Amino acid sequence: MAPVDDVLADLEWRGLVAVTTDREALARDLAAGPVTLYCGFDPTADSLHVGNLVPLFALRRFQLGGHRPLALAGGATGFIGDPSGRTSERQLQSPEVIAGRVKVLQAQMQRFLSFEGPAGALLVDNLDWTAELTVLDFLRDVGKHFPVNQMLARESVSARLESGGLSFTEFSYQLLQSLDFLELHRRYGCTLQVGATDQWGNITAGLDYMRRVDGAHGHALTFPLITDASGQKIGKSTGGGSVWLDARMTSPYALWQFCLNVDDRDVGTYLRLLTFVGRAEVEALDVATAERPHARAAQRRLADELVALVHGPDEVRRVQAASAALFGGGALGELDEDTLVSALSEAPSLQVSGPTPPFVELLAEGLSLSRSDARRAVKEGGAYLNNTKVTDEAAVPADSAWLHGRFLVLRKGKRNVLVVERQA
RNA sequence: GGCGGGUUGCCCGAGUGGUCAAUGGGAGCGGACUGUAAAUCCGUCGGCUUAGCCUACGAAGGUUCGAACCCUUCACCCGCCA
Repeated sequence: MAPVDDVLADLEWRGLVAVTTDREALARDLAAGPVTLYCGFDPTADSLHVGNLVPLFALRRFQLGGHRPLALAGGATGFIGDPSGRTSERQLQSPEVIAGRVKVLQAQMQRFLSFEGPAGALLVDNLDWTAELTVLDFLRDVGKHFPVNQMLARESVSARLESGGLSFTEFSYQLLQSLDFLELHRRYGCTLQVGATDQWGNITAGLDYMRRVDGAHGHALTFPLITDASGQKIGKSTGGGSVWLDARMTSPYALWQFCLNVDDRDVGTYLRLLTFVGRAEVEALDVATAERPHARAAQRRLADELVALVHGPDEVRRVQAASAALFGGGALGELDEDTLVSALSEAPSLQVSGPTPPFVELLAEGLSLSRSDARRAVKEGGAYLNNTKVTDEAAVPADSAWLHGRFLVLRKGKRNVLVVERQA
C-alpha cells in the first residue's frame, strides 16, 4: 500500500465522495497537515461485513495520506439504535450482547489500521463518555443546543415519521452522535467525520453542536450509498445475506467465491472501494473486463486482494487451490489427497463416522438445508455426488464412492459444494 | 379515552365458511444457455418418517360437521375525533 499524495483526489476517483461540507476548505486543511478524523461503527451484529469495509478502508486511505484516523465503536450509540436509513424501529439488545459485539468490532477494525507513528490510529468507544452522563446533565448540556424543529427536519427522522414513526429513544440518537464529535474534537482535535451518506444529518448535527458549544469548526464527508447492478447494498450475497468478515460466519472460500461471482458491471466499483489497488491497475482491469470478460481478471484480482486483506495471504493460496479443485471439472477421482484435504478446510464440510448415511441426509446436514430442500434438489436434478448427478432420493453413497477412502464431494447446483470426510 | 380501518408465507399482496399449504408479483433455489457472469426461458419455492401426515393466515378462546374467512377478548399498527 503506497502512500497517497492527494487523499481527496484519490477518494473522488474511487467514487467515495458523495457530499462534503465546504470542499475547498477541506482540501486546504488536508493539504496543510495531518487531520484527525473519525468514523463510527455501531455494534449491530456479531461481525463486520464486507459493506463495512468501505468506510473502514476509507479511514485507512486517509491514514495512508498521513492523517490520523479514530475508529469509534458505538458502545453507547449501539445501545440506542440509529434510525438513519431504516423504516422501522430497531430491536434493542442487552448490554452483554452489545459489550461482546464492541469487542469483536474493535478486534476486526484493528486489523485494517496502523497504530504506529504520528498517524497512528486510535480505537475509541463512545460509551466511555456517555456511561456516566446523567439524564439531567444530558438534557441541560446537550439537549438545550438542539432545536426540535431541526431534528424533525432531518431525513432520518422525517422518513420515519412518514413510515410509522419512531420512539424517543431513536429520536435522540443524533444528539449522542453529535456529542461524540464534540468529545473527539476536545480530546483529540478531531475535525472531520466521515460516514455513509445516510449519516449526513447526524454528522452535520454534530458540526452545529460543536460550533454552538465550543465555537469549533469541522468538516463532514459522506460516501455515496453504493448499490450493485441488482440494486442491493454492496457485500450482499446472492442469498441476500451479508458476507461477513468472521471466518466462522463466511469462510475465506465463500468470500473468494463471492468476489469471483461479482457482476462485470460492479467489479470495477468493488476494486475501487474494497481494495487498495492503484488507479493505473484498476483501469487496466476495467479494460480487461470489457475485452475478455470470461477471463474475469478483475474478479480474480478482487478476490485475491480482499481475501488477503481480511484473512491473510496464506489463506489466498489455500482458497485458490480449493476453488481450482472443486470447479476443475469432472475428474475428482484424480485429485490428490492433499488437495482434497485443503478443499475440506475451505468449503463447507461435514465429518461422519459409522455406516454411510443416505445422500439426502448428508446434503441436508452439511449445507444446512431442510430435508425437503435436499430432496427437492435431487428431484430437480441439481444434486451431485463426486460430480455425477444423483437422481434417486433414497440413494446411499457406495463404499467405492469414497475418494481415497475418506472423502465424498457433494454439490447442490453449480456453486454449493460440500466435502464429507469419513472418520477412521 | 371514543369511533373507524388494519395485522396473511422471506417481502409485497389477493382471498372473506368447505374445492386453501392458501391467486399474483418480487426475492431465493434448481435446470437450460454461458464465463462458477448478466439477460432470457423452464421448473421450484412451510415441514416431515412425503401417494400420506403435521404445523400455519397477530394471540387466546368460541360458534360450526368444517374457520385465514363468523363471534368474543387481548396485543400492536394506521386514520379521524376528544
